[in-house]
Amino acid sequence: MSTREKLNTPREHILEVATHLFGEKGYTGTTMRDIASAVGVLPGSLYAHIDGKETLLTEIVDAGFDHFLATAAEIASTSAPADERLRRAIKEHVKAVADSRERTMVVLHQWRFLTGANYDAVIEKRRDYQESFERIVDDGVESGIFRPDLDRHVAVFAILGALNWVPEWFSPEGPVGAEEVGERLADTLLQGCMSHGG
Amino acid sequence: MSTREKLNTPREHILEVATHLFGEKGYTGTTMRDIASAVGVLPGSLYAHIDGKETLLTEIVDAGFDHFLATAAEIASTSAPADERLRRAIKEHVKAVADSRERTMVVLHQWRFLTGANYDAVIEKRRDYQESFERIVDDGVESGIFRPDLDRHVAVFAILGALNWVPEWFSPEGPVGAEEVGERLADTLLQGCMSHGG
DNA sequence: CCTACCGATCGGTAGG
DNA sequence: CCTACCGATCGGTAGG
Repeated sequence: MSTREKLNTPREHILEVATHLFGEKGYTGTTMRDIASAVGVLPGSLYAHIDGKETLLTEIVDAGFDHFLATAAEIASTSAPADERLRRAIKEHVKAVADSRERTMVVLHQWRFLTGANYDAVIEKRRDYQESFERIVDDGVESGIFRPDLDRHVAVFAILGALNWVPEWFSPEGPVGAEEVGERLADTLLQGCMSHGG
Repeated sequence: MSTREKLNTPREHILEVATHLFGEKGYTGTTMRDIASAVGVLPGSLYAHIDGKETLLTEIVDAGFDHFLATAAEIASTSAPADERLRRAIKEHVKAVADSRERTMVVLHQWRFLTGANYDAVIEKRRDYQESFERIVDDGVESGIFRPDLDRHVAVFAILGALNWVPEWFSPEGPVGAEEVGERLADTLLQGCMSHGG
C-alpha cells in the first residue's frame, strides 16, 4: 500500500491496471471509477493522463495485436520448412499468452467494443495474423509436407482456436510450463496437418 | 413491425431477444432498456415476466450448457470406437453452434458474470463437458487407436479450443455448410490424435 | 403492460 | 492530482 510500485509513468500504470480489469470484468463491465480506485487516485484525476475510456482499450488492443502480429509475420517469412515454422509460431503464441493472460483476453474478446477507425484497424490486424498462419499452411501443402487434402482454412481456424483457448485453462503456476505446453500443443496440432504420422 | 411474431410466450420472446443482445454486446454491455426496446415494451414492463437481469443470463447459459452437455455425454457413453465417437461429438458441437451462434457466444463467454450459486453451477457443467471429451480421448489411447504419447489434457483443450472458436468464423450463409465444416474439422483434429496417419 | 418514479452510478469536465 | 459537479443513464419498483 505505502510502497510505491511506480517503475513506469503514471500513464503506463493506468494502462496496466486497465488491462487487468478489462481482462477480468470486460470493457463494458469496468468503470473508470474501478480503474481509478485500483490506481489509487480519484476518478477525475485519470483524465490528466488519458483521453477517455476507449483510448485505453484501443491502446491495449493495438499493442497486443502488434505483438502477436510481428512474431507471426517474422516466423512465416522464414525459409524453414512449414512444419518447423508452424511449431515455432505455436510455441511463441503460447509464450505470449503465458506472459500476460489478461492482455490476451482483452486482445481476443474486447476489441469488439472499439468503434470507427479503431475498430477497422483491429479487423485488419486480425486478418493479417490469420494470413501469416495461412501462408505457413499453404507452403506446407505445396511442399508436400502437409496432407494434400487438408482444408487450409479449416486447419488454420482449428489451430487459432486451440491457441486462443489457451488463456482459458493455462496457468503459469501450473505443473507444466509454457514451453512444454507449447511443445505438446504443437505435437497434436502438427500431426493433424502432416502427410505421414509419427 | 405490425406483424405479430409471437409464436411463443412473452417470456420466451424476452429470452430470445436477450440471447441475441447478450451475444452481440455482452451481458454488461446490454441494458434492460435495450432488451425492452427490442421486445417492444417499456423497460418496467419486462419485470412482469422476469425477475431481473441475472435471471435472464442464468437461464440462457444453463439451457445452453445443458444442450451441449447432454449431447456430449450421450456420445461419450456409446460403445463405438473412440475415433468414431470423437468425430460425432465434433460434428454435433458444430451443428449446435450453427443453430445459434449468439447463444453459443453467451454460453462460452458471458457465464463469468453470473454470481453465487448460478456461477458455481456453470463451473460444474463446464467441467462435465470437458470430462466427456476426456473420456473419449482416454478410451482412444487405452484401446491403442490414439497415440500412446498423446497428452490427454492438452489434446482435449486443443479440440475444445478449435470447437469454441467456430462461432468466431462460421457463418450458416457461407459456402460450406455446418455438416461439411464439422467433417473437415473432425478430419484435422482426429488425425492429430490417431496412432497412424491416413 | 403503462405511468411515473427511485436512488445509485455512469463517463467526463471546470477550475484550481 | 483534488474538489465539486454535470447531464445521462442504470436496474428496478409502486400502483394501477
